[in-house]
Amino acid sequence: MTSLPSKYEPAAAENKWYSYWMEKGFFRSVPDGRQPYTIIIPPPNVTGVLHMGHMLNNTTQDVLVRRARMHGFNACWVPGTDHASIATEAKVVAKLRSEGIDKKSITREEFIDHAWEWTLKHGGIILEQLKRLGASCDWDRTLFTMDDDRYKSVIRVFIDLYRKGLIYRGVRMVNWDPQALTAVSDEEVIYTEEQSKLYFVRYKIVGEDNYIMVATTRPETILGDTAVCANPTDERYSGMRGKHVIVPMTGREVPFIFDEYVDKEFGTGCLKITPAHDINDYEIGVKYNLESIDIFNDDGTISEKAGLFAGTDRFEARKLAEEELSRTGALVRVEDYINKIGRSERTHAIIEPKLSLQWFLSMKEISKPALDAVMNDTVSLYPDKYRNVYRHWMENVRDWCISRQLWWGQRIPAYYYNNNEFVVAETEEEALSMARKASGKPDLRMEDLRQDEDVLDTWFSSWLWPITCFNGINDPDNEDIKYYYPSNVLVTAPEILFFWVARMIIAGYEYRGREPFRDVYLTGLVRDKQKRKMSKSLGNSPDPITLMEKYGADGVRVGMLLCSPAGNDLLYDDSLPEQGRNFANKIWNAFRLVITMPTDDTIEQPEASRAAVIWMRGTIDRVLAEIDDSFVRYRISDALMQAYKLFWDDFSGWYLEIIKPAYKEPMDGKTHRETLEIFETLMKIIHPFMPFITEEIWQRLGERKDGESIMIAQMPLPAPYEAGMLTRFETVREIVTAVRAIRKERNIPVREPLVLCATEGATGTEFDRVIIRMCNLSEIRVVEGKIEGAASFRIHTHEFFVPLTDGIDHEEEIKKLEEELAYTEGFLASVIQKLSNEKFVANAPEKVITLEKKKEADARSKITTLRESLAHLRGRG
RNA sequence: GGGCGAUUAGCUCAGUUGGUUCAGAGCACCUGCCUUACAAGCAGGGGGUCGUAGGUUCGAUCCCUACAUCGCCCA
Repeated sequence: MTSLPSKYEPAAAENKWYSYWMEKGFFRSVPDGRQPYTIIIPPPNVTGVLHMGHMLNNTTQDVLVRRARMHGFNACWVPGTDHASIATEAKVVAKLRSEGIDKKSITREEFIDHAWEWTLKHGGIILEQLKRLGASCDWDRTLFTMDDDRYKSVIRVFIDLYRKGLIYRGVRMVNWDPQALTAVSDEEVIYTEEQSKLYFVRYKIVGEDNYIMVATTRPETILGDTAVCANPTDERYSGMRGKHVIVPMTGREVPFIFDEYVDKEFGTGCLKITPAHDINDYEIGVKYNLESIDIFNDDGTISEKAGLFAGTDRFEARKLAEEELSRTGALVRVEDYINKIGRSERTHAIIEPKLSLQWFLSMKEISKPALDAVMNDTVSLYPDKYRNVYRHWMENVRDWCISRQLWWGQRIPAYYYNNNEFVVAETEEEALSMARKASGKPDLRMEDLRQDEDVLDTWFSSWLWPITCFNGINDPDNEDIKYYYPSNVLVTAPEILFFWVARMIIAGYEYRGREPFRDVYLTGLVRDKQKRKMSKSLGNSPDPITLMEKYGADGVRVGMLLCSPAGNDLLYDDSLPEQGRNFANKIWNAFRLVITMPTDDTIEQPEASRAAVIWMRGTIDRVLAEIDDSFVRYRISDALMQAYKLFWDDFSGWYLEIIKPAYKEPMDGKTHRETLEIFETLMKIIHPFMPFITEEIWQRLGERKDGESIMIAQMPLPAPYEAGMLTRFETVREIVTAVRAIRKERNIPVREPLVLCATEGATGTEFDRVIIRMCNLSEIRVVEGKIEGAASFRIHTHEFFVPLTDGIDHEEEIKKLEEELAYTEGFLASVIQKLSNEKFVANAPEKVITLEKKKEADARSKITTLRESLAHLRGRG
């Protein structure tokens, strides 16, 4: 065998094997007679590049898919991206601006061309990066939310819902992003505490010389005030009933009203009402039939209707208002104040509540099956603590604003004619004929129709993703959708539980009559060591590609998974992929030992090796069952840790050390063959976590034909194992550890053989030769009574002695025994106390009492042994 | 303000109907080793009154109540 480097070098193996897998079509899935295992990727945003969150999320999916594939399922992982209308449009607008082109100066069609150009150039980057990670997606199925089939599906669904009466157009207070010039959903607004000011402004009471005082953070909106309101129980304002006040700056006369909504404690207890610019004020406005004056233009400047400051920006207007109020004596004082400000997730602009005509999906009825599905576990959430959160949201679900004032996205298929009457249709032709019919004007022409300018929310495409990825809207009975739907598991972040996961479940029931996936595994967020969310602006996110170059893809995968129990945030640190890299190296070196080992078929298998093989196989079966259990519960980090310890501790630390022949001696052929077999089994177990190194080694473990691969090999299934044998080995471990400790304490080199003396029954198992091998003993001697000049230790009820040539330090030994005795006596006392408690004996289950009695007996026996030894030593002393 | 969840070793977390010597794992730390697979390693070791105060129980990390602190969601 050629010499192998002592450090594993991942780069070459990763390229080689990924190309091999692609070339052999191992990722490809088509329906067949096997059971499917389907995962639909949460489509990353086309504007994005791979970040740590993607790494965690996609590693998790790949582990699940690879494992399923090895278990004989027809595994299909469908990749794709979403078009991210706001983010992409912002990127394209910025790019055009850098080229001196104003969006307003080009047509919608030209803009869409630019957007496609941008998408084709940048949109595939993130998927290419996933390949570096080892993602075993069926790339032939790669999708995009704006490609033809997906576009058509979205339009069809819109029309269908509209015709079912679930989509309506209405005036609503929306979250307006004055920079992106679009409404954004509640979920896309991020509220944070910011420093601002509280302005105390006095309003003159009509017909009196008195004033009432109002506190506001937004003095510019005074221009839109149409009432002032106090709590009806607030005695300070009881005299205001039926009166009117004069709005400063505008001189407008408005009513003073009363409503429970007003918080008596806040400010002066007196609230100005601006129905057009505050959601709560809006509701009060509706309730009391107040006028609504929209003082802002779409871009956040003051409109003509305000009467003052027209054309100035809203923040500039605030300063002007402050000056004006101050000048007229209406401004009484200004205080520093911290309040929650909503900003657009995409543009960071401060959100302006705005009355606007939007399209809505009525959620109440359509969401019912989706709530039930999670409550009755048709769809299981992992971790299940999210069920409560889900229920709370679904029970208070609000209508979904699905229109966006953008160009990049599926254009709303509503066609207006006459005076804002409209029809909803899939094509212009259909729209025209419908409009002719509806208007009673058979001569209506295409030019008389005007399609709605707005597009649909990106989530309105992604909520159909599990269905549209198999073209299940356009072609509901095709083979793929029938075979792959519903998918097995969705792996995503808890932050999009509502605006994506819940909506997919809703769409699943509406369009397929059943759930889109059985399990939802919610990963945590990747944060930095200081618990800050990783973000571009903080610059605290490492570049995943650099990381993979440094630690290897396998190393990074292990690092991501090790510290990420479901639903818990992962605090990223370089030590994580480092641990992964170290593990890869450990595997590599164990492989080196095994593969470069000279063998000799004429040697008989040593007894220790024979026992070790049996023990190792049993251990593998035990751990396989544990790993299975971890996967069933989506405890993926636990499953990885179990595999990690199986390889590192059991296999490398114990098994290999037992079977390793003496220096320069060859290994017997049988053990070698069995070890290669065991190694192969271990590689299969580890493969889903570390696909590259396991393939590299698997290919070298035996003669492989072209087209063979570990990734399509059969995953070993747990077999029954002899628990008693594993327990006996645990005792062996304890004995070996104890002898090692004696060697270390007395500086006895490993080369120097020792004798282990034990009482009848303490040893004498199939593992005696293992003890001899691991402790370098010349023999295990069965003795009765104490041994002179020997170090001793006790395991369970047995006492062991290691005779030492230069004797022992009596004082030391006595001290040790005394400590052990004190501890055991203390323990015995607590057991006796328990057993002498009548209530305990009366109430505790039989099993527990038997156990306590055994503890008592064992402790007594141990104490006897210790006392005898002490007496013996003292007698000598 | 309303709801949900958490608090266990220096860090990140397990602890499955309350009962094995139950207080654990990984990492980090300390000590000794370059022992020919691996120093990206090996052999040992220290470290927690399980957030606080009560209660239920023969028995509480686990169940109940209050409080404290933190996180998330909603208003």
